[in-house]
Amino acid sequence: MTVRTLNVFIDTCKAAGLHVTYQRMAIFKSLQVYKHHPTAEEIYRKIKKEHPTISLATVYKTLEILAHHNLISRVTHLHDAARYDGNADFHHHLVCVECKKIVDVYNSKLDTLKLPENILFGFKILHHRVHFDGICRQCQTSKKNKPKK
Amino acid sequence: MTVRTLNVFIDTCKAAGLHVTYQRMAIFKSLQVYKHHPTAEEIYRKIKKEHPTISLATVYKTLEILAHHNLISRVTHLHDAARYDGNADFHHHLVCVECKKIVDVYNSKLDTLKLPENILFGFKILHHRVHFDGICRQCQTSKKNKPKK
DNA sequence: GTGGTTGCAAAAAGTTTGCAGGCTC
DNA sequence: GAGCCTGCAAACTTTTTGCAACCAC
Repeated sequence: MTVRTLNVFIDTCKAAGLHVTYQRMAIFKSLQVYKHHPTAEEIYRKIKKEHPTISLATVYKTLEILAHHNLISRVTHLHDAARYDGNADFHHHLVCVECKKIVDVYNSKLDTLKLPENILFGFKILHHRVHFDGICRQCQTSKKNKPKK
Repeated sequence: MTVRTLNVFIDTCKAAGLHVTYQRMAIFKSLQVYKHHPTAEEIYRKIKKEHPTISLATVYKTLEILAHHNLISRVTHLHDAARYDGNADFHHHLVCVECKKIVDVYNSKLDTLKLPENILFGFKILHHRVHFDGICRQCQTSKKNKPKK
């Protein structure tokens, strides 16, 4: 990880009024090193080697905070509970980030996306899905009167 | 739900050697009615009204079986545990369906996808992600000697 | 010093499993 | 009748919460 990356981290924390703690630095750093998108548990086990008193609860809390401030991102969306769809045909999804509503999208242009060979890393692609995040009509209306969070 | 849809369900079950039970029919039917991609819990609560003895465990087991036979689909992938990414910039993902490895993909063509107004349902789109499912190089190699499942 | 943060333990939420009895084929 | 399937309860996994002690500012 570059010094610059770490400085961005520290500056963003300070700007957001977040304390720069050993734990937060360690969690952020470990995510810069890992390339395979680890779980909270994996990060916890890694950090524990150098900092044996860290708690898993702190890792969970910190990951949510860092993601909220856009310092890291969550790969798994809609993660609270598994959701099922009566429609097994291929289609795409529109998800409201406020109320978590999911709407099916059919669009043939989206069905034909292709990746150039050189970024495929030897993967044999089976299919793909496009996931649009947005705010639905109802939530746009009801949000107007609410304070920003 | 059309009669045809139900017949496809029954035929597929029989072809796969699955018993056609009241519970499986009820779960499949409720997914045809629901448009918002429910959780196992929601399906359970709905079915319980007409069939009070059904168990949540059955709903879970059935959903997995139906998805496996492609009668329904799971909207939430990689659902075992939340995964994080040190990279908060927008990018796309390549996921190996065998080993669950996730690889980041950068491709400007994918960044500019747009949906026509008429299928947006009033959503204000914030961003989107493309998720490619495939089989990675390693799993393609190691799979050759394994029996099909 | 103040207030945000951590670590612990307990609880909550979601999901899976083992098994006896029941139902489909 | 054979074997798959269900319902129940218990176990398990992942994540969240409450709170006292602690640490960054």
